[in-house]
Amino acid sequence: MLPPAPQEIDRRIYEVVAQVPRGRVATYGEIARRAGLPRGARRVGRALRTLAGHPPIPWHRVVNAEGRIALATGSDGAQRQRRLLITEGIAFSGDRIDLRRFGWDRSLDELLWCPGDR
DNA sequence: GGGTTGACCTGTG
DNA sequence: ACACAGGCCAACC
Repeated sequence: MLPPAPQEIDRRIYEVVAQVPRGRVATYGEIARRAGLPRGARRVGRALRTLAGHPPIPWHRVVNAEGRIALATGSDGAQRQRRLLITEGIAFSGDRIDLRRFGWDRSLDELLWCPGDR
């Protein structure tokens, strides 16, 4: 197989981002994995930056692996993102989102930790 | 052509 | 909690 053209890669990234459900967030790495780019987290960031928030793509549902907004603290973009997420019912503890509660793919902690469940 | 820079991640100490 | 290293790779000096 020929490697997909950069354009095609971006398209797949947008497709995956569009699938993140309302009220949930996904990490850059997660988006990359689902788009077929195992270590392409950085690529996802570029794709979203290029997007500049315009198309009907829920870019705000993508945060970094710590559950923090990746944009510079206090920047317009960061504030806009935070507001959008809160509007969707996502809660911040300080500047972080608890990915065990709001993460799209919560399998890891869920499977390994299993608090009082069963 | 090379060096640096990111809306990043994972592992190690 | 912090620092550092290695990986990643298109875009930009």
